[in-house]
Amino acid sequence: MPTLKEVAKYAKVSITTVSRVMNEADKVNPETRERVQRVMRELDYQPNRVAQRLRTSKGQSKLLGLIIPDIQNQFYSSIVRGVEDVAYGKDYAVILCNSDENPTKERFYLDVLQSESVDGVILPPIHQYSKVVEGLIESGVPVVCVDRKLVREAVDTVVVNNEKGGYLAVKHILDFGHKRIAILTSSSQFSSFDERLTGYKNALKDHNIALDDELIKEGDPRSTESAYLFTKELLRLSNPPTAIFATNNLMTLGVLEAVHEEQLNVPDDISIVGFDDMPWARAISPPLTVIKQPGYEMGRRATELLFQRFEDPKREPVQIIMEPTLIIRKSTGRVK
Amino acid sequence: MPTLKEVAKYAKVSITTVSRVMNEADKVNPETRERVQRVMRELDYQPNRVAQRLRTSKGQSKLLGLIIPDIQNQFYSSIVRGVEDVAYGKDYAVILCNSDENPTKERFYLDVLQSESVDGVILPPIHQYSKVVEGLIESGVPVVCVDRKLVREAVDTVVVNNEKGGYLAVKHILDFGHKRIAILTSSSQFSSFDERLTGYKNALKDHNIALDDELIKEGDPRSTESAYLFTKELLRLSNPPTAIFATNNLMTLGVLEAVHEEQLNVPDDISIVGFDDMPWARAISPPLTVIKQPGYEMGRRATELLFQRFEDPKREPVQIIMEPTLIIRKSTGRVK
DNA sequence: TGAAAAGATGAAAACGTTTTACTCTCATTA
DNA sequence: TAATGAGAGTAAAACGTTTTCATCTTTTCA
Repeated sequence: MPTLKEVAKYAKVSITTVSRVMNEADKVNPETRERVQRVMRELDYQPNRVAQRLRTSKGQSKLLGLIIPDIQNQFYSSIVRGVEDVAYGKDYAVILCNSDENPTKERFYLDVLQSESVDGVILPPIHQYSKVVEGLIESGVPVVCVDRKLVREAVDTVVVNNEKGGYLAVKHILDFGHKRIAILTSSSQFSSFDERLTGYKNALKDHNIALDDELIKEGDPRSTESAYLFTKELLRLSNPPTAIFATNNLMTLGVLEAVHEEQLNVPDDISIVGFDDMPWARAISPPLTVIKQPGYEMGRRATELLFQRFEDPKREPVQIIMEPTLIIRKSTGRVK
Repeated sequence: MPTLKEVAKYAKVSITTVSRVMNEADKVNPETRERVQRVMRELDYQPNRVAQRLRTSKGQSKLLGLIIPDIQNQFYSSIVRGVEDVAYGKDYAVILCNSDENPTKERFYLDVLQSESVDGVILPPIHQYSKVVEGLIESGVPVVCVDRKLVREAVDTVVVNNEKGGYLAVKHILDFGHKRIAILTSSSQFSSFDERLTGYKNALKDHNIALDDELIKEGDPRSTESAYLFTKELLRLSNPPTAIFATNNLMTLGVLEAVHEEQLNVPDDISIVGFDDMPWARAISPPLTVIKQPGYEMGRRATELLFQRFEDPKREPVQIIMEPTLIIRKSTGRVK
């Protein structure tokens, strides 16, 4: 690959001048500029980003770091796509990392990203208190949290109103007259699932329905497996639920599989509400009623927040709370 | 962040010695080594990868480039995950790029990757003849093609036997006695779709069924939309198909949606075979019969090929052809 | 007309590593 | 005893940029 030096040689100027032509900073004589640009074109010169990065310590790497739990979860694919699209618009590339909710991996990738001197990092933090993430922020790397919050409030954050999402889902079912509504949620420390559960509880309370611990199942949101098993369990109850609320898309799949295996009719025998509006939700039969989170949009907004921070590092951190929407299709109905 | 220089200062040695301690190349006096390592730990020293990269031109960046059409296509998510997992195992990070099948974007990202001096690149090439990709290879960057081939044979490649996949799918339907089988495939230049279509044609020929152009629809494999429209069209035919073969997962979704909208019963009114075994395929009702491609495994193998090439740049390029498998579920059945 | 300002350019330092070439000390060998 | 070699370390160059500082022209205007 040609270097600045070669361009300079052919254009018969110093490398400083070539550099100036690129960065438009100071003025360069139009003729010289023209000549240099021609040579650059002829040699198909591409600046070496590594060298650029080494020299300009902050904010010029044109690289973003993105750490997500698992790209195979379509909700995160949407976020990734949103991030990538706005990054591309600004000539940025993205380093993608899958943490598997494993703090060791998160740590590893955070170190890599820092040592790659990325301009900024976007991530749903694994823990609400995260030493590593805090450390990153302290050391001056712009960070945006997406999907999940940090306890510390001084970080740009994009989340959806999960509580409302949970509430909307459950209220919708309640309106059909259901009394026994099960929820499949995560056992872990993630703010998002906690809040969805809170929404569930609030909706029940508002309808004067007592909580039944039997109907609250906390499983692993990373696979369909545990939801499948819990659903089977729920259906075997002496007084089984007439509706199930699954709090993410993988869990929804588990519920669906179990319900079909039991030959239950949806929604006549059981109503189902999912979380996340995946492409398959409208294609299946019956089409699935879901709470939609705007994943793609969240990725976009998070990245925009990051770019805004590059421009104005002193800006007050903001929290963007996006609205979930209830998309009513055919998987919910009157209790029989 | 602490630098080599600081470590050297505290350990009272030259930076050369510190560098040696890190890279174990030459021997360092055990006592000195111990002292240096202690200081490194105390300062929480992380080598600056950018500087490392700049200095050691080839094969030390610990970065891989991965360009895929669209991360929102779950087949590609699987590949990405496979790549990431083996990369992580070798302390590599991955720069992920979405090309949208757009040569301009592909070009942009390829430039970025090269100028980031990644150690290698994995991609399904957009065109079978690709100047840009060829150029990259010529310039010495290890490249592995995955999912799609380049015409040039001297590249490591991991693909599935698409022709066989197509054949398997159609033969399965034929065995149920179907005569009118539609195929939804891509209009474009991708080797994979071409081959699936060839498989379709061969299966029909082997069963002495004439091709009917009416039943071959070439649409956009990047969205569900065109498949949906084509399916509607097919169903309105005076002599409509009794089975549909959709050649990727997005198209399958389009078919499903249209079929349900028309209130058709699967498989009694119409049989459906999809391509790609997505998590939702087994969860829906009826569970979907599909041709499974081992996406995750393909990602893994491709990455392993890349690492092998790092070790032995002279190695003969290999083509790995993976076997597709027919997974029979309930969306296919006897023609009524 | 001459001093100052502006315009155009270049030399060299710096970023944080790795690597080459060198120095110094001490033990071994002929 | 002198020559050789091994062991342990260092100084400095190099990677390809950006940036600081300096230099040389040319223009401006009192």
